[in-house]
Amino acid sequence: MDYSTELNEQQLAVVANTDGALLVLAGAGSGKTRTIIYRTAYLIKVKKENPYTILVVTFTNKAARELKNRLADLMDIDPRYLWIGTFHSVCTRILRFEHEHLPYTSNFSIYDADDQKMIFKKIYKQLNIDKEKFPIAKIRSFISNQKDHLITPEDFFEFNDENLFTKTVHRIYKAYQKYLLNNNAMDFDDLIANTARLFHDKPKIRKKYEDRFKYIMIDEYQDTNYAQFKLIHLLARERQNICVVGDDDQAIYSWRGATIRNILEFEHDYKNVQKIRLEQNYRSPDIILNLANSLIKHNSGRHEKTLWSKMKSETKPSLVSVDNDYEEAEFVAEKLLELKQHTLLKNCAVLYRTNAQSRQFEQIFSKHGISYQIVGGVNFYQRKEIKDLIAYLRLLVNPQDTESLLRIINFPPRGIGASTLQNVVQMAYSSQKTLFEMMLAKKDDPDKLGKRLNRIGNIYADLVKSAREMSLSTLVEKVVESSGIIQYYENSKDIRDETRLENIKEFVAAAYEFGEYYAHETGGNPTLSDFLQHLALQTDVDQLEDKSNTVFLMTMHNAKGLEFDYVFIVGMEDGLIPHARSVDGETALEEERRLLYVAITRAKKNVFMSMAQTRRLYNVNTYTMPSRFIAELDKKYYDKEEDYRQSNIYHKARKKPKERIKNSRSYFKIGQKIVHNKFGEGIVLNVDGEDMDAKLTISFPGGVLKKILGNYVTLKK
DNA sequence: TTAAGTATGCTTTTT
DNA sequence: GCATACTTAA
Repeated sequence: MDYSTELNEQQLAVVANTDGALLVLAGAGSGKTRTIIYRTAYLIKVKKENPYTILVVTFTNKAARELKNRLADLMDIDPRYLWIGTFHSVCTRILRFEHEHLPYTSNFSIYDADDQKMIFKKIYKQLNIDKEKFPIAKIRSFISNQKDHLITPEDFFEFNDENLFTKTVHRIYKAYQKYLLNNNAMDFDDLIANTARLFHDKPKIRKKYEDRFKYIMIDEYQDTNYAQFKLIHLLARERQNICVVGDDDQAIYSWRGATIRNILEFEHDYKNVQKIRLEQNYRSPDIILNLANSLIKHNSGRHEKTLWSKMKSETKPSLVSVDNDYEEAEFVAEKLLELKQHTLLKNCAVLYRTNAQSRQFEQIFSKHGISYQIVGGVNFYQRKEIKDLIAYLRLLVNPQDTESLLRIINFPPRGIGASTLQNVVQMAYSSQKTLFEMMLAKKDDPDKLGKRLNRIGNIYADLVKSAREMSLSTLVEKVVESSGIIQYYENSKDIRDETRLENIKEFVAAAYEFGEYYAHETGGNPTLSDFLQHLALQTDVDQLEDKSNTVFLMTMHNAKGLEFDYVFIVGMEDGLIPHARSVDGETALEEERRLLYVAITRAKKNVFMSMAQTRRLYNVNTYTMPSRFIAELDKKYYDKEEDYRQSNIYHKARKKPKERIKNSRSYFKIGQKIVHNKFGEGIVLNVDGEDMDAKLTISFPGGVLKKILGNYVTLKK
């Protein structure tokens, strides 16, 4: 492998500088991932280092997987012994391994924001705290912030003034940590904080990992928080062999505790730091970079950078103003159909500031038969039916996980309501047993309580046995069956439960897939615990599939690290970008500016920006103002369609939705021919309800009957 | 105890 | 406008 022909001068310098502290300031599209891959390969192939000594931390699991795959394919390196992962996955691995030095067992559960919320509710009730005065979301993020700064309930008041507010927060924090410990569970912040603390408190363990990881590389360093900095510093301060890669212009996670300080102060945190800038962009034509630069230069206190590109473009980015949010979606749809003539839809993405903006696009895209894929939003794994299933599984791995038990003890309904439950909890408490033990012990008692617990107790006694014998996927299938969830949804009359059933099937498929993936990666069979960990740390971006040819819809945050030929940036309005909650204060505003910068720099070929003059908010049409960032964009680098109303698209777009709504009272009739995006042409057999909300029973070719909402089909012309 | 009906509050961004 | 939380009737 000739590195010098594959890399430019600066990239080469990053690859060859393997010793000492190295700060790489890598602009958008400057071949950052590529450089990390070559550096890793260089260490192994040229420096003959054992892969075992290298730690690479990435921002998403997807990035980690990509890195591994490319190392395997291009460089013929077995990635199995490399430690490549996100902070969260690396920490989980360490914590499970070192559990004996912690008050947790190796199979601790990982709780997400949803679980946290439920626990907070319980604690509020228990401690009798007013949620008006102490809003859960606010307190939760306050406590999360403490964890990001490695502040425990014990040393809380060393860092916080003592007043009425902090006293209450402290009580909640203490109770919350106790609850987690009792459930043998950690939240996301704990994964990082506990690892950092472990390294800090147990020098022997730190030494073990310090000796092992001779080379440490951190990607997206601008989005690390204090706990992550500390964790890495503990590992790297002795050897000072660390390479961080980042771009202060792309820091967009300060609200999550990330601090630019880490990248700005890197030269003080480590000795003799070498600094290398990657400024040549290989992704976008110069006009797009100029546009992005004209925006970002309004930020102060940044590392001065001049991103440039050799590529020229014949087309110019554009900004379009339309009447309302539906027409914005129509405009994007129209453009996409045009683009579809010479490019694949999967090379296109629609980026918005808030998830709520996705709906119009979904509707209009289905109408035009444009297939799309939403990344993020309501995560698959956050859906009720999936969370229920996961709770069943978690409990098998971690019987202390009372939170999960409470979730499913009476779902599907088996006669254990609030009052019965209280009895069981009380008895468990007085006999010093976990709720799980109580459930299993009581199930054979002939008294009233025993009878109630009978079903769930039997189910679990059986499942516990199966868990020891069955493979992962068979076990998951068995849980789906014997929990009664399938039967419950099959008997339900609610049309939404059909989707739930499909989701459950998809979940079982995911278990199979994971089994195959795991076998491929490690040569072994996954345990249930492996699967659960995978689920907990998985995000939507990680699952992004480019197999099917669909447009991607996602938030600007989710687009970080990705690239597309054509990028639509929608909702260029004040209140959206910058978001209404981020317009006070220069710091917040600068982060919004960076976010838009990230969005623009995703594009390889062209950028289409759009704004709507009115937008429906909480079901009311509200007038909007153009984003204040538009004034900062240099007019040389984009075309503005001043009066979009005059154009054809506008009139076409305007009529369609109106017509539809007017006639909608009798919109669907029995016998009507319709077209569905996925199933094709069909005939309406029954209509329940009116308008777009009507529940339709439709017969598709091959005698397939489906119940579908009117929203998802169009009339056949 | 549960299902169905009514009230509310909610929208940043996510590992 | 939707999803969740709470209330009421069976």
